[in-house]
Amino acid sequence: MRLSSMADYAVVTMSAAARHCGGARVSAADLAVETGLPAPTVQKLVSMLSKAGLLRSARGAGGGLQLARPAAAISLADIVEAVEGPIALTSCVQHGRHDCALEGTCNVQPHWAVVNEALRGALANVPLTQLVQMKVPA
Amino acid sequence: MRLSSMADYAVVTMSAAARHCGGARVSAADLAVETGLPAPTVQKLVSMLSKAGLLRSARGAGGGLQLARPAAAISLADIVEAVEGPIALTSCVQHGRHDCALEGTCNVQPHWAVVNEALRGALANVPLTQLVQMKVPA
DNA sequence: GGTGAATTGGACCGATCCGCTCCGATTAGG
DNA sequence: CCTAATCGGAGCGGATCGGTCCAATTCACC
Repeated sequence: MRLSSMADYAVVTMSAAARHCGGARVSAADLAVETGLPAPTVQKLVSMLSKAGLLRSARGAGGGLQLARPAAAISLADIVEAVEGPIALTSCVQHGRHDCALEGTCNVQPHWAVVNEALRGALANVPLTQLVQMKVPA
Repeated sequence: MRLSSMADYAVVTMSAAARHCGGARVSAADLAVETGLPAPTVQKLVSMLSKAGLLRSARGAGGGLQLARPAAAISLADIVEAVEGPIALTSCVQHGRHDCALEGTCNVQPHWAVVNEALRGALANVPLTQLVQMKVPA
């Protein structure tokens, strides 16, 4: 029931990247020092985030990263899914998976779907723009 | 972002135990055959659930298990917390933990608390009574 | 009251996944 | 054309999870 560290770090990294949106040209190393995370870990994260289409990467000298979309169009759900895959509390709520042996007779399954959607909705309701502000009013 | 198998199994086990509420005297082995789960796994689960105060256990010959509280007073949140510990998506939302190095400067933390509470609320809104019914209306 | 069987409780072990680090492939600049 | 800088993927160690087994405890029966 706990979020993986990678997903947590990914949110912090994306939040840092969003602050450099105008300038682009932000290297993974720069994000590492800003966030305080290990540099190789940030490299792995930006690789995942780029492959998921959240970051646009430019290789070579003078290259860097920038947001692929406006910060307002990126939510926590997008970031979490990019790192951890589809949001599915149990295997039975995943679109076409049939791993559970209790398929059909299980009466818990529909309730998991409700809980799962509540979680996903809560994550989707937090856009990246809300995370960029340095201090949130108490 | 996925629920552990143990927590999933625990919900199924509690659901099965709730059906025998009147008769009490339900052995872990009986629950195993009803749910189709491995017997040793069910044994481990009932041990955890008993220690958490959700099940009342009676040892010795003719012993067994029964719900410690009415089914209506047991929610998914109770079962999940009994098996997985406190519901905390990140370490920073846990009451008094200070593991994160970004404490104070982190602007993401308050948002995690909101998401975490939404998840917990969704789990608390599903009492065990809703899971006992054999078939949920489509 | 003693014996026996049935049941829970805790401890051990293997396996899978996560998190971290290092090295190669690619590209712009001099 | 060469050098330097950066992203991309492969490999390794550690930790937690899931499954299994054995011992301690307790009630029913004789």
